[in-house]
Amino acid sequence: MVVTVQANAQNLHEATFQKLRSLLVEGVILPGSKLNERELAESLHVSRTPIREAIKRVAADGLVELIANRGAIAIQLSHESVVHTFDVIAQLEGYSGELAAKNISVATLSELEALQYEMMASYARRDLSSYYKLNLRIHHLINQAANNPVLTQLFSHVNARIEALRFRSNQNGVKWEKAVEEHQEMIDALKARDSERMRKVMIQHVMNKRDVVIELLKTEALNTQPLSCETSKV
Amino acid sequence: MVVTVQANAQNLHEATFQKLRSLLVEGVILPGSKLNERELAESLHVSRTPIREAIKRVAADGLVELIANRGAIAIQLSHESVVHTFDVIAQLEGYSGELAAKNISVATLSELEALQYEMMASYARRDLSSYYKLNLRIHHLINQAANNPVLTQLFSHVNARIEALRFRSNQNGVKWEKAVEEHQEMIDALKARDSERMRKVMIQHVMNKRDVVIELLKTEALNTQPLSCETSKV
DNA sequence: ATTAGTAAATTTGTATACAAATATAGGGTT
DNA sequence: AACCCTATATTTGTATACAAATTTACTAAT
Repeated sequence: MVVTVQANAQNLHEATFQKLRSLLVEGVILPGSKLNERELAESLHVSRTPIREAIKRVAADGLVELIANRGAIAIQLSHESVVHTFDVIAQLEGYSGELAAKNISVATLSELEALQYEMMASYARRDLSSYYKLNLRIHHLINQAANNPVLTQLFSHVNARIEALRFRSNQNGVKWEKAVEEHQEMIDALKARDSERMRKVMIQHVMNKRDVVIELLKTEALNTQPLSCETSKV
Repeated sequence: MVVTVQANAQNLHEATFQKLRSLLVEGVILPGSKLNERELAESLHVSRTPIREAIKRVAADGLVELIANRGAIAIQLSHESVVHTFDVIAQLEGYSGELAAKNISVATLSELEALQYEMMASYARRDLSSYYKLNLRIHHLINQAANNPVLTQLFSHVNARIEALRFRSNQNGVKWEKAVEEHQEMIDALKARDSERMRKVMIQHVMNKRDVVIELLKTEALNTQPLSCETSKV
C-alpha cells in the first residue's frame, strides 16, 4: 500500500488517523475485520505507536470496537443499527434545515438555487458522480447556513459510520427522481423561510435515503450470504 | 493523587481514559488548561503510552483539543458554544421524548410516575443531591424507553462537554419549581401517548436549563474576571 | 527597559524493547 | 476422529529510549 499522508497533518498520528478513518469510512477495511497493528504499521510505514493512537481515535468515533487484549475490529452495523442511525441523522438534518430556513442569507439561497439547477442537469444526464458531489455541496451549504458548529460536527461524527453505505446505495437509481423532487421542495421551503416545512421535507428526505440503504443491504444479504458470513468471523 | 482504577477496565489505557474523562467532565482539570503528559503519567502511576492513548480518545470525544507538537488542552466552551450545544441536546432529547411517548411500556410509565413523586418529595425537602440523582434516573429511563441506542450514545457523547456546567448550575435554585412542573407535564404527555406534546415539553425543558446555565456563566464571568483570564492562558 | 538572539531545559512525537495475553499448532489420549 | 493439554508463535499492552519541536532562561545589543 502506498502512503498518502494528508498535507494538513503535521504529525504521524494525525496522518495515520485520517488515513485509517478513510479506510474505514470507504469500506476498504471490511466491516467485522480485525485491525492488525503490525500489518497496519508496515503498510503505512510507521511504528505501532501512532497506529495505536489513531485506533483509539477511530474507536471514539465509533468506527471500530475495542476489545481488551484483542485489539480493534471494524464495526459491522446491523440493519437495526443502520435504521437507528438514519433516524437520528434525520432529526439532526431536520433541525439543520429548520435553522437554515431561519438564518440563510439571500446570497447563499441564490447559490443553493444555482446548485439545484446544476444537480438537475446531472440528473438529466444520469451523471451519478457529478450528482453525488453536488448533492454533498448542497447539504453542506444548508448545514453551514444553519450556523450551529456543534450540530455540524455532530452530524459528521454520526454520519461517518454510514457514509460508505450512503455512497454505495447511490448506484441504485430507483428513487433518484424522488430525491431530486425533494431537493426542489427544500429550496422552495427555504425561499419561503418556512422552517417547519423545511424540517419536515428534510426528515422525509433522509428517511427515504434510509429505506434505499436498507433495501440495498437486504438484496446484498441475499446475494452474498456465504461471503458476508466469512467477513463476520473475527 | 490516588489512582482509582475502574473495576471494569481490563487495561491501563482504558482505565486511564475513564479517569481522564471524569477529571475533565467534573472540571477537576480546568477548562483551558494544558494536559502535561509527564505530570499525568506520574499522578496516575503509569507510563506516557497509555496516557497518550487516553488523550486521543477524550480528544475524539471533543473534551480536549489536540494541537500539533503542543499536546492537548481542555476545551473551554464559549457562551455561544454552550448555547449551540444545548440547542442540539434539546433536539436529541425532544426526539427521545417523542419516541418514548410512542414506545414506553406501562410498567416503565408507572416507574416513571413513582420517580416523579419521589422527586417532588426531594423538591419539597429542598434536597438537591437526591433531586439531582432522581432527575438523572428519570431522563435515563425516558432515553431507554425511546429504544434507540444510537440516540442514547450520541446524547451522552455531546452531553459530556457540558455535564460539569449542568451539575454546577443546579446549585442555583431559581427555576427549580419550573423544572418540577415541566417534569409533571412530561409524565402527562407520556401517559396520553402524545408524542408531539412530549417533544415540545422536553425541548422547552432543555432550553430552560440552557438559560439557567448561561445565567450562571454570566454571573461567574462578572465575579471571577481576573481568575478566568488566568486559566485561559495556555 | 525593551528587544532579539541563542543555549538549555522541557515537552511532545516516534520507535523499539520487553511483558502479558491470546491464538495457533502439534501430540498424545480416549 | 474428537478432545484436551501443552509448547510455540503471534499479537496486544506497557515502559523506556531517543529524536524533534517548543518553551524558557539568559545574554547581549540597541
